[in-house]
Amino acid sequence: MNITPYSCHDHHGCIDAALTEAHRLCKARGTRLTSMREQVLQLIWQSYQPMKAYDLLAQLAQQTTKAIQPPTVYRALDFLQAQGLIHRLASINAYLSCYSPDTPHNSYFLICSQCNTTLEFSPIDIERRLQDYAQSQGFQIQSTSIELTGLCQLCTNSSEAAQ
Amino acid sequence: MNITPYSCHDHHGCIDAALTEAHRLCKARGTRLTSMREQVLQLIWQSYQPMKAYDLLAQLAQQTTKAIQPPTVYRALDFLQAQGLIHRLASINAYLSCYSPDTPHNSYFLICSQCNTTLEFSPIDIERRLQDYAQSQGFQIQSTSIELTGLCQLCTNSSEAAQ
DNA sequence: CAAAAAAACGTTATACTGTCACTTTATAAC
DNA sequence: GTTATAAAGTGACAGTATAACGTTTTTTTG
Repeated sequence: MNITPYSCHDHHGCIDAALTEAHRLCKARGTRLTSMREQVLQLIWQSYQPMKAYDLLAQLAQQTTKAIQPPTVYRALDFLQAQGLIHRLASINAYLSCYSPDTPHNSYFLICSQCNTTLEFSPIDIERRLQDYAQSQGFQIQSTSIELTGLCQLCTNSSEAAQ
Repeated sequence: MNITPYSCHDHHGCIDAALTEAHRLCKARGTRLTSMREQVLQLIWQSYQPMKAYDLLAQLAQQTTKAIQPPTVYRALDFLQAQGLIHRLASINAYLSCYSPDTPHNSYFLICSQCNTTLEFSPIDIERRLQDYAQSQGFQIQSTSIELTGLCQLCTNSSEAAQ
């Protein structure tokens, strides 16, 4: 997919398409994208950036006028992760929507330390090398967390312009 | 360095050497490896595995018979990280001693989900590819967090043997 | 050496992140 | 409809980390 956070596109349509796809996937898998889970997924897609669990909590509380407790959010996040609909960014304790939930994949992330915009990518060649190295050590990879923090192009340019 | 958590060696000597080297490095840099910082570094080396901040807190309290507060530990950890003497594992909120603090490097980790034993490695070729990709996106990397979770060789064997 | 400045540490409180155990409600299967 | 199962509600709490401020220690400078 060539749509990235840096490219202009119809984000409303993008969210709708993502939610439709999520429903389709869950139905095909026999899992349930309930109202609560869909709300959380929608909020994450809308933000267009990694979201924190307690920010989701606050936004959910606004939407429903009743108190939402942490376990509600974490359960939804667990489900969405299990379905591959979102990723968790361990280095910043945040959650990000996935651009290709239909195909299981390990993800790499470029996380801007200034604007938080995060780009997901999946370099096959690096993947294989990591796998090879792990194997050479007799190590069986179960999950990966590969997060590069730094300055994105836009923030680099604006900080140069400010000088 | 070829000493890994999986190879047999004189760990006491290993700790002593690491502490001596840490003192040397800090002296050369004009930074201060104070008693508190050294205690924390020693505890991390001794454990030989990633340690949690609050476990360090508890062990320090035992050593000194007076109450230690969280900021004390986190300050020491911040210093040790800044000096490259330890790494933080974001995916498990733990801290691990570094095997080559004299040379700045990005680290990759194989973290065993069963025994927690963690192996640090630094694959130059993968490093360059990640750098190349980031550059192609106009992204300036500031720090990396690359953590692969799975089963180490020993745990794989013992779980097979159990069947 | 004495005074000033900086660094480190102590202390209290609190914010942020995540989980457990139990109850209630909703859904699915028979 | 009844039963079994899954999901969500609820309250309490465990685990992780920082803010703010004061004190002590070390270093610097005159």
